[in-house]
Amino acid sequence: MARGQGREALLRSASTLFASKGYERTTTRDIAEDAGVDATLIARYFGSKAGLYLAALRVELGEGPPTDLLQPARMTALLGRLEKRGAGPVFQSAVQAHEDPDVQEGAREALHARLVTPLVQRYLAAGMDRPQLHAELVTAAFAGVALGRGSGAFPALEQASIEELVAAVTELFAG
Amino acid sequence: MARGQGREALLRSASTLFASKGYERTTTRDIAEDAGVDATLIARYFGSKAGLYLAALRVELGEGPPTDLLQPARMTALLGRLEKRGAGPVFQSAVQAHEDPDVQEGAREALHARLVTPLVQRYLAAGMDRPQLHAELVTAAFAGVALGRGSGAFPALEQASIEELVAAVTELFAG
DNA sequence: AGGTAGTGTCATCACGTGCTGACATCGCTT
DNA sequence: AAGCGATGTCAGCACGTGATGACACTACCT
Repeated sequence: MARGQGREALLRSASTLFASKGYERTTTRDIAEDAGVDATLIARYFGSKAGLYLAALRVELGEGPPTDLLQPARMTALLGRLEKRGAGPVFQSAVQAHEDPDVQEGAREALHARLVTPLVQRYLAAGMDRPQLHAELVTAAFAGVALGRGSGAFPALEQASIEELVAAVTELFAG
Repeated sequence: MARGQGREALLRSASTLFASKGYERTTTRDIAEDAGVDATLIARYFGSKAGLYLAALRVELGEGPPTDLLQPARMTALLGRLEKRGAGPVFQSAVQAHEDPDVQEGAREALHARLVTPLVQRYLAAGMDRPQLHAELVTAAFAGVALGRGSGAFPALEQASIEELVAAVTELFAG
């Protein structure tokens, strides 16, 4: 393993595993093995499991332009990413509170910067009332769909293609 | 503790705690303490933690009439219940896969019987195309809203009253 | 070459988990 | 009262968890 590469590998594996199994069910040993790295390095680089989670959150946050998810292109990109890599810690945080307050706050921040705020801008520009509430509502609903797609509880939802899904969701949220 | 009361208490506490903290983060000792009962009884009555979870699922499933959630009255009731007791294991299952296949299947079943199937009926009666997909989509989205309300990630969503919420969600899903 | 900080390895700890087995107690039937 | 099964109690085990401290190796600078 070349210099400094372990850190990146850990971040990648952490993002994937936290997404697919959730925070609790993912162990530091899992992550380390997936990354091909000793588990001790997590403590060294990120201080703790929670630290690694936060770091993975920030990576995920940094990606992509801040366009709102009602743009079909953005929604397609988002769902496509889900297809390959799972929903990611950010979406997880939309749907379940976290034990560690720092992690909780970091997740909230990431979620709003990436998804809620752009939507608020759109609604504001459109002159809609209660833009914040509507933006949060749509984001939460979208998170439900995104996560539901990988939960094994919605067969039809999982079988639908991304194009079908984007069309259906857009139609649903248009009203 | 009177005869046979421990079992009911365990079911109640399990439903509440599983809802608020999720399956992994809830320990059998937590549940037992909340129920005012010895933790060993879980093994005796339900065989295991997973067994208790499934039992709690079935209790939750048995409640209420099978009207679809787009009926304002039903949605109000559902959200009101959430207000008091948390989202419940059924909603949790909509959004994250479970490790144990039996539990996974039980959860899927409960979710469909309670929420998806009634919606399919409605869409079928309305002559909508792809009723199954749309029903699952709406259920997933609603689960996102329901869970998002207690996740600490959506301040405006949490502050909104049930009436406001029902109005906003109904409007959103009407299109 | 030698020193130093960064990087990786190993053994191990303290703790919480779900679960089990042996025992005590209660309530009913005979 | 005696027996018996259902119900509750207690101590403890086996395991996996996150985390730590001591040590070895490597790359880079002087």
